[in-house]
Amino acid sequence: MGRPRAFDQPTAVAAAMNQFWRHGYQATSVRDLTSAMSMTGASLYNAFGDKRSLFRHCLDTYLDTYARRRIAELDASEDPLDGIRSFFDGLVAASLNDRRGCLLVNSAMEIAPWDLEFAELIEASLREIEDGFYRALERIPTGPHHQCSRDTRATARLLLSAVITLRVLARAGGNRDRLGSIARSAVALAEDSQVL
Amino acid sequence: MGRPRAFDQPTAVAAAMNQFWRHGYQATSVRDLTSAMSMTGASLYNAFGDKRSLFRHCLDTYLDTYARRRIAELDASEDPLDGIRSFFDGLVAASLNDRRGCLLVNSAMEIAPWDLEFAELIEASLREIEDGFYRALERIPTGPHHQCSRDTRATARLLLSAVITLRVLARAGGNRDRLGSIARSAVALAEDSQVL
DNA sequence: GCGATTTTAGATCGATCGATATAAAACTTA
DNA sequence: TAAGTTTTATATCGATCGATCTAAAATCGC
Repeated sequence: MGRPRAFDQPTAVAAAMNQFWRHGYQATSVRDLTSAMSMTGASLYNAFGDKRSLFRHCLDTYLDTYARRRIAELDASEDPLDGIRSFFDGLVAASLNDRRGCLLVNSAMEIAPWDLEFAELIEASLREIEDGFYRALERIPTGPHHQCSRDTRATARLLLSAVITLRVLARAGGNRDRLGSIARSAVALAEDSQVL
Repeated sequence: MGRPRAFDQPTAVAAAMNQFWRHGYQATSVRDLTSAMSMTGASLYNAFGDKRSLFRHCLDTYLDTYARRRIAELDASEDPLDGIRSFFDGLVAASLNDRRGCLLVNSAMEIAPWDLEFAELIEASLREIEDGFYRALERIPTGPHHQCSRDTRATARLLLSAVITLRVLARAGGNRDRLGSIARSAVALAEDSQVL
């Protein structure tokens, strides 16, 4: 009942997400959002609450659409090492093609320091990625000459570290050489972790 | 000639730097700056130009005071591996003690995407850090069982990657366990790089 | 068609933004 | 002391910020 909405909610959230993704939270004004979402300020506040609540919607959408999807693909990979290779290949390609970096990492830098609720969400999400790497590393079969491998949790954290760095350098304008070098080193680390 | 300034320039720049460091460029207002620097807006604009020029002063000061100082200490270390260990020990301690992260990395995320001049300065500064690691790695003596070591440039980039990640996680609230784990893995990487 | 309900559009709120105009204050040189 | 120069303090500029108000428009159950 009542007047029907003139906008599609997922489309509007995606438009807002793209603004936050490119310009960050604080540098995205409500007027920028209404313009990108093709709706008036009154409609925005009616449908999503305030700017912060809308950002929460956007971050949730981002995590489901991008971050968790990549982890799911890693979990679904037949060969875990191939999965890790594909993960980083895809990340380098995305980082070179889209200089906005990663909304999660961007938010970790901009928002986490002054918003406890987002800080906890971001921390948990980073942990999800680390755990995804951990599961993949555990699935790597142990080789015949296996000896004194690096600690799996530490390796997972180094892979997360490479992900974060790739996303930072994507935003900072790093070139293919530098991004590819980091990705290759990360993959090599995973390859060496179990089979020595 | 003329009325003498009522403020000490280095002290004022340091105060401004601390504001930018904590809150970022856009979230630091000129009024925040005048308050922190204990001077009026007119004095600020007279002495430093606009907000962007003041930030340039602050970033230059930061690079000289913090980033390049750590690289110089690394270059001056007797044992390069000890130097790398000290580098990361100091970085973890600083990151746990001061959650503002690194002004250079913060700026790489916030400013580089929309300010070409700062982007170039940031890129060059990151390269300085990478090159510092490269020089240290090259100084590590080759062991008796040396064979097929990892590429030195790639290792230097992985160490830079660890630095960036530590600074991101410092801002995002990462705990001692996670930061220490990444630092230890980075040091282990350097140790394994030449002597296998 | 009619009230009830919801969303729309447009105007605008007080607060704050970066930046500046004005003029008094504090120095140097002559 | 007088002229010249620079910095200071204060007030304020137009623009924009996030958020809200009012009222018209568009749907529902009845």
